[in-house]
Amino acid sequence: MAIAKTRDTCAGCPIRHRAVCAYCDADELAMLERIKSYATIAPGAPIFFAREPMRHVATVVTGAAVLSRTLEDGRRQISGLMLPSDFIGRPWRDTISYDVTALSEVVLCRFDRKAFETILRDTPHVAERLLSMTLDDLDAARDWSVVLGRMAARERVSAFLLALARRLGTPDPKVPERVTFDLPLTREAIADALGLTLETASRQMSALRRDGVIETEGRTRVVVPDLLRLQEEAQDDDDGGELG
Amino acid sequence: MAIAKTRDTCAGCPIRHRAVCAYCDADELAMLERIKSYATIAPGAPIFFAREPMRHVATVVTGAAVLSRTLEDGRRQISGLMLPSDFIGRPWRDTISYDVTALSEVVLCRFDRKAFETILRDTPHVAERLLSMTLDDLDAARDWSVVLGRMAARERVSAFLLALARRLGTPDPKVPERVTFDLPLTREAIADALGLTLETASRQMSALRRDGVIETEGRTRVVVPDLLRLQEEAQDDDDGGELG
DNA sequence: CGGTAGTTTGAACCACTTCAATATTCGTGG
DNA sequence: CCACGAATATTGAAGTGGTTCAAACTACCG
Repeated sequence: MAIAKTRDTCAGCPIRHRAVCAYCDADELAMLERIKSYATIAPGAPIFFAREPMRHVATVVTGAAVLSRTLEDGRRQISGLMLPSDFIGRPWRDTISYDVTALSEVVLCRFDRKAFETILRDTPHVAERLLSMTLDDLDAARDWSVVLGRMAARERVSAFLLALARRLGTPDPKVPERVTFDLPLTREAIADALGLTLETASRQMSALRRDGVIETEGRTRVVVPDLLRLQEEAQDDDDGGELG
Repeated sequence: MAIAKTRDTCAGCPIRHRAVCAYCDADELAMLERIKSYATIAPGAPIFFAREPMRHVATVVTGAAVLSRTLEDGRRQISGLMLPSDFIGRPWRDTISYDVTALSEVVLCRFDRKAFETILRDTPHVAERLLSMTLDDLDAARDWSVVLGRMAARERVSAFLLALARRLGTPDPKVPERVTFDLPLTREAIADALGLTLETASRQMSALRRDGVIETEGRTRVVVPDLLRLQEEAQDDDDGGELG
């Protein structure tokens, strides 16, 4: 397959310059190339389970996945959305405390965890890039706590849509503040990410649609006619990129 | 001063084996020793401000501080509690997105940020330790999202007290499941950490006291007669150490 | 001891949840 | 290509946990 072929070489990888390998030179890339392997996960399928031994760490190449924790009584919280170039796993630890589940079909670039730990020790460029990414993720997770702890339902939904618009949105060629994207999550998953019920999440999406903050097509397509307006709804003052 | 004297040498540092320098050998420690400086922050005083240039990174040596974000209308969320050995700052970035404020008198072991970035490049043991700590902090922040997103007020307060008991608690020499600690935060700050109002936080503390889950002395002293009981209240199944 | 910041408690209110019914989307097979 | 059906989403109405507003209390510092 042509597509699989180009994926097999790091040089042609679509996330080459954003993933954990971003800082690598040709030699280092060759070293990673030797130990990497690809895996394709079906939509809805588990990638890792909390508390179960983790043989691999991985980078999302295409698709979307979520990190989630579920309490014994079934309450679920999604604590992170993993998109292309995001890193999944915990070097130097056997387990993680959350489940990782594919939302769409996900292609992973995987490394055996032990082998990756060796790479981290021997390849400063990989270690430095992973540290930088992890610091960013930590800042994003902390920024997100204000959404979960302090924002009203409408603000939460707005903040979530804004974060997705920033990462997934395609600007209108004629009107750059107008962006379009496809929601990779169901209403239930959105609710689980925002600490709301699915009914409240749905109602707030409807309210935002009524008020002209968003337009929707089908279940998944979202158009944001004016990003600035959505930013105001989300109480977002800065111009950076957030999302846990 | 005798105390200042012992603080000046890394060898006698109380957090030598838990901080970012934990993996360092004598040579590396000497290098850090050359660029470090101590700072003492008064209770309530700011350590860093969001969006303002950060000249330093630092490790908390003694005392407690919080990371917080405040929305324009005054709503505040505390996204992290910094205790001795915790690392504050963002290498390779000029600003952070949250305020850092001392709760008690805080002693910091500071490094000029640029100098620390050089250390990170030249001293794999420091980089590796910081990566490991940051990965732990990220897991803790993600674990904490289930508290903010899905837990009821009583569970939130319980989870918070449990996290503090684990990090700050002194076990009773005769009854190890009985632990005592001093709250480094006011009720208002507890509420800001948990996404509640101070009234609700206070009411839940009172309820836990009435139900015998905790005992209190004065404003700050908390006794947990049975950690297991508190764990149940906090919906906590595992035995690890959490807290954002 | 007196003053004040911090805490506790009370009562009314409201945003979100819960429970329930209807509607839409979209894949599949006729 | 359309009709069917299951999954997903929307909307409605009543209930409730946490907030808000208000007042009293208490710990701790000088």
